[in-house]
Amino acid sequence: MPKGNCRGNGWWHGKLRGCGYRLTMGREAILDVLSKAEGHLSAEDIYMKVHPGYPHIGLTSIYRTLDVLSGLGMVYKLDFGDGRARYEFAEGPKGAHHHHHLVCTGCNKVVDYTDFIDEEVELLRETEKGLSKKYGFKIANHIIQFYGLCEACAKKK
Amino acid sequence: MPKGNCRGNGWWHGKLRGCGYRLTMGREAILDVLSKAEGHLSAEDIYMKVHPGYPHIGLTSIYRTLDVLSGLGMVYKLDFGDGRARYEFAEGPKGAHHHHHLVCTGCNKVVDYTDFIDEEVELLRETEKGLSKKYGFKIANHIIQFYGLCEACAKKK
DNA sequence: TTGTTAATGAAAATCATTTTCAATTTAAGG
DNA sequence: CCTTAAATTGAAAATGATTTTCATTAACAA
Ligand SMILES: [Mn+2]
Ligand SMILES: [Mn+2]
Ligand SMILES: [Zn+2]
Ligand SMILES: [Zn+2]
Repeated sequence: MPKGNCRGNGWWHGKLRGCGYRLTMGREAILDVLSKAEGHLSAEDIYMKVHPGYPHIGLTSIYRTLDVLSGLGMVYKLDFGDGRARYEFAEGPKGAHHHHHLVCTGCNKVVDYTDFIDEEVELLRETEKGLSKKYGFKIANHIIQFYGLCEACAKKK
Repeated sequence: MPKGNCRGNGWWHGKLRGCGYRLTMGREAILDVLSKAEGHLSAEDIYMKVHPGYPHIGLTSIYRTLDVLSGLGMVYKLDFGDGRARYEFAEGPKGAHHHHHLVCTGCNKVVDYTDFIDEEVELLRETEKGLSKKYGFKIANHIIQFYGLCEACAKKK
């Protein structure tokens, strides 16, 4: 173990530095939480997960870091209609398991689904190409979300 | 012309009343603006369009009405990432021209597109059916948005 | 016309996110 | 390791969209 608990073994070290950003303790802590967390975290969720280990990192920095990371495409910023932004890690070079979302407008439950993704993605790729040409956009990204009621909420009438 | 300038010739009269809502001047004014407006209006945009004709209608009521209308599926509430919700009329029984969105993350320009819509919609319908069965959701709605840079913003580097 | 109750406006409250600014930290170079 | 310039940060204050409160008004069933 060279140089003790040296930071910077994560693959994102290079990504950040490569884009001219400094690698700080706060950014690492946030990336660490995001990369491990399952669901869709709000800025405050992340703050609360980071806080125990790094009590001096403020919510402001969480927001700032999330901006940087989503600017770099390392995290996705999502809106499920509950008044706060949600973030999810854009999986690294290893396991690329692209997915879309199914949102319950009753209880705000969100399901990640990967079924049908292949067909969807193929169509999207073509659509993207067509739109790029027709409207002159350089497309970087897309969102597909289905809205409805989960079983429980549908029952409640 | 029976009964003078009687309100309530719009097709939405029935829709609102049928769902137990009262038909008020404010609601009509808002529906009127939404049905005629092109783009994607924020609550305040709508307020400003309604104001000249109905100066007593407050922003609060705009928000309240928009909630009702989107609850009924008569308008869509959209998020293009600029910090305020945007609303667009969900076209009535007549011209159903479903569309999706292309959003510039540089200048927030939004393009409605209908190209490819048919293929997309068909795939979505199947996906919807599959998801409904697998996850027990009663799906009411979907969103597809592409994000990228418009020509102008891409040039600005 | 009348009574019930939903709907409304104005003002205050909320609350997620942003801005400000002085202090700290990073990382490049000696 | 030491120095230095610039990026980054935390704390507190500001912002701004949306919501809540509450007394008043308007819609509409009877
Ligand atoms: Mn997800
Ligand atoms: Mn549109
Ligand atoms: Zn639900
Ligand atoms: Zn643009």
